[in-house]
Amino acid sequence: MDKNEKVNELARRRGFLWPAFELYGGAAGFYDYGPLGAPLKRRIEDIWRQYFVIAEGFAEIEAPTIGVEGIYQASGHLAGFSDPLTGCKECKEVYRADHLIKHIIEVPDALKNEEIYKCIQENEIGCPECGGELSQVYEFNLMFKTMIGPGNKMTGYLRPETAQGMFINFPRLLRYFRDSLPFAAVQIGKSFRNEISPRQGVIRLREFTQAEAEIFIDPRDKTHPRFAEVKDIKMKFYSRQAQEKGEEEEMTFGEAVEKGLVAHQTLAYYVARTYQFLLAVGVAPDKLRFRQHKSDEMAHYAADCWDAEVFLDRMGWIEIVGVADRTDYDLKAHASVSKVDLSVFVHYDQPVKRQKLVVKPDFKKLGPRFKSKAKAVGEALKALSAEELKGGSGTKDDKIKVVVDGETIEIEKDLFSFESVEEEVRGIEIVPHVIEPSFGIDRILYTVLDHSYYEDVADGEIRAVLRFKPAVAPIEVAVLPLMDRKELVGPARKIQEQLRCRGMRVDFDISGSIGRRYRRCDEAGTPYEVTVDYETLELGTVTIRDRDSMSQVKVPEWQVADKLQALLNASIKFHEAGDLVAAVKKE
RNA sequence: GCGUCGAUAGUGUAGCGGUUAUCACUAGGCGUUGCCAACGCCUAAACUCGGGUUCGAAUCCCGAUCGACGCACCA
Repeated sequence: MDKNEKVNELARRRGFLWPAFELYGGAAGFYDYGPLGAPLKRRIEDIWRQYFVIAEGFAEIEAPTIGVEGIYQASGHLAGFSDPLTGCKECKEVYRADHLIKHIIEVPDALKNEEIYKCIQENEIGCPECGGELSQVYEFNLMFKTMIGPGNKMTGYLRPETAQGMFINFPRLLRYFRDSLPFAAVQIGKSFRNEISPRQGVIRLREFTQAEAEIFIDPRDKTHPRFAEVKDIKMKFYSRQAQEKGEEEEMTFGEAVEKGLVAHQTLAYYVARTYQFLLAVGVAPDKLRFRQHKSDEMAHYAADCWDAEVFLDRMGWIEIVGVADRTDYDLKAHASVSKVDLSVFVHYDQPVKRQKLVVKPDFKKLGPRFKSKAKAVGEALKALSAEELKGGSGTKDDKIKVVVDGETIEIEKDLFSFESVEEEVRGIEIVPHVIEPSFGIDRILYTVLDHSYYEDVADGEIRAVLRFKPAVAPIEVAVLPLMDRKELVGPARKIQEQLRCRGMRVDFDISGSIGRRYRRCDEAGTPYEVTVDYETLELGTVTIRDRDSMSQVKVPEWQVADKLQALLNASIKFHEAGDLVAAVKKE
């Protein structure tokens, strides 16, 4: 059994991850989070909130998981999130239809399915495998489609990403943030993609959890005011150039920006925060790197994109986070489809004085001459530039040409006047750029399981342990009476109650020998175990066991809650918690 | 979607046309037990689903579902 299998088996057995709908035969690409998995996930999300909501002052919102058609028209998911497929009638192999005609048509993406099929037929393209005849080209869209209300009147789609929820709330968010940049909104929630072939457990799901932040910034200044906080952090950068060499480069974020590896400070800042977050939830630093998208794999609108990748045995490097500069693509797309202006008015520090040409059409003359068109002619004149107005040889007969409703009209210069006036410009309309850190929570959770899993040998037996950070552990403390006896169980229950009052996640276990219970705790990743023994009754002390070292300390019962709290938030080290107990050997 | 292989208690398994479906671990109960999967007794628990062949199917055949791997797809 390799590590991946062991981790999956443990996750299933102990209640982290269960294949969904098992009772009815299951469905690929769906998982249940069990009694340990759900809190683990929740705690990872809470740490994410700590980093990307609280620390940054971002706003968390919650949008519907079903979206109306317009959203995905604008986002490009309707057209771009589907692939034209064709299959061989002989050997049943399936191909991307547009890929087969790449060498004939420059931009096969632009063709409709029928056109692609026509092209395949005309060029007598057969199955690349066996030469067999290819089927009709059909569309496979990765979005789940549904209908809103009865009678097919309105089409809805399950969202393929949470990001759009932030984009389409841009005007409201802008107001909320008092009309000024930068600001950001985040969302943690389910997204849905009807994957052709979900694989690798929780790595590619049809329903999955994303945590995304859309950070709206002024495109003219991509420095970050808090960059100094992260600039000395060292990390493994796997840049475009480094990928050619096949070797990551370790450097500080400061250096990475200076060398132009990362496009700008703001992107680098959020890559750094992403890095810190991943370490905080328990991703192993030596199995983590940030890989830059190559120019050809980046979305055409993105300026720069860095993926956090983790190493998982058997699967290799897996993407778990993407941090991209999406520029103004999304806002412009939504502005154009929805016909709502999605720009921000940015005030200058100082109003700028500027010469401006003011055109004054002489409506007394234009009116009788152009009748109902007069207004349009006037507007057309106002829209002209100084050069155009001054155009011609300057003689009195010179005429200016304007186009009104597709009709070219010549206008004598005495029908209008213009003058240059000084005006104060107080700011400009800007479509913000968007920095998007996008996290795959399920993948991160799986990574935490994988990177936390380790085995050692205790008393000749293999001991499987999940070395969760206390901050993510689904159970923080287990209270264990040394034996199942009334005089021990009673005080132990009291300690459990006391710890729960402190808000700790406490488990209580009296089943089986103490050793067996320790093993169960190890597999659940519970960092500390409190044992109640006869010394508790005689001397008022309890034992705290450390999951990772298996060593134990004695502490007075009245201190145990404080000590555990301090251990859990890492303000003291284990050996500082109490008197170390010499290892007791079994006979 | 395609191909190869697989699917038996919670987990790992035995089974090869007729068994009360094997064993271990696990889990629950009782007893015992002074700190790392101890011991004894008891208990619970499975042939993925649907068809077919056969007197008889966990076993052979077909299909579906799920899983692993490869291809393709996806980020």
